[in-house]
Amino acid sequence: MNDIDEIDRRLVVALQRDAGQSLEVLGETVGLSRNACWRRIRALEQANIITGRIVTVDAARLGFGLQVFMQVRTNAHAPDWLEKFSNATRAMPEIQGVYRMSGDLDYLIRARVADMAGYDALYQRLIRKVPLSDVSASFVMEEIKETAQLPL
Amino acid sequence: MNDIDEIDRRLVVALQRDAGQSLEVLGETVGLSRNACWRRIRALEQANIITGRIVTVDAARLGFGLQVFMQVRTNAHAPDWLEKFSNATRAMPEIQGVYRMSGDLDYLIRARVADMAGYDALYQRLIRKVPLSDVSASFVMEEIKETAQLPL
DNA sequence: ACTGAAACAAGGTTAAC
DNA sequence: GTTAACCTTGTTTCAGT
Repeated sequence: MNDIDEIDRRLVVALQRDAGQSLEVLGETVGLSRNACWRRIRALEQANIITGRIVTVDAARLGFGLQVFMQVRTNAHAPDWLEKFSNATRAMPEIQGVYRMSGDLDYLIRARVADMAGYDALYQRLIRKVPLSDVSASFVMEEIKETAQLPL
Repeated sequence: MNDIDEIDRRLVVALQRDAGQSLEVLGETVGLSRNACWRRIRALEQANIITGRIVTVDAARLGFGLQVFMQVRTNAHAPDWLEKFSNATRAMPEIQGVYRMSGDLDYLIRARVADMAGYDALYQRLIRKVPLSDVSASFVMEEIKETAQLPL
């Protein structure tokens, strides 16, 4: 498949740290001219290896001080349950991650809310949309580490 | 504290979706001139509300096809255990998230590895660094949703 | 096929209002 | 907050390896 060489790897590392730096300084760090960098980055984007460019924000200072993980179980084995669950969670903006886990019919949800009242509202909305046999919530007391960087 | 008005809010929303767009089009979407946008964005950065600018990547295509959540328990109540645990996990680049959870002495780790062998290596390295009484791993079979956007 | 150098266009930054 | 000048930086062109 689309394999990546050492220079591309270093570019991705640099851009995962800071996507705001100029092609000039990127070129210096990877040892290439500025438009060689530019073409490689464009190629990485077109190959969907680089998928986007976003800002990171301080969630707490924007009113989302509480992070919660919800472990979800269902007893509904209907074939369309997963689709309904997927659509429902995708449509709920507080939910940042939804994962189908190993261990049959076990789902994990990661969400950000303002506070406990916000969590309860989220919970109520979710169970009204999808039948869930069991939901248990664990709240994040302290974020010890949080990064999107991959160890390339 | 540093409160944010409607326009700042819309700017953050737009930049969380795509930080690559020009000040011109940002200005059109929020209804402001291009350097009014520029000054607001700079203010948001200096206030550490916008904390950075990064690229998103396809983890699987970069060789990190397996995402794992590790639930960690310890019986070591020594006062410096948490510090040792924090330092160890922060220094391990496969680990993307470490959270102290509600329910005493319960930690959650989110990590990305290539495969099961990669997970085992991570696990071995972790328990060699920090005494852990119990570690249970759950593997992500399917990523149903994954975003960093906040519902502003 | 991929590079670097220079010309060019676009967008970020500053100054003035 | 705006508009307009400025100048860094992204983008295209082109020729060399």
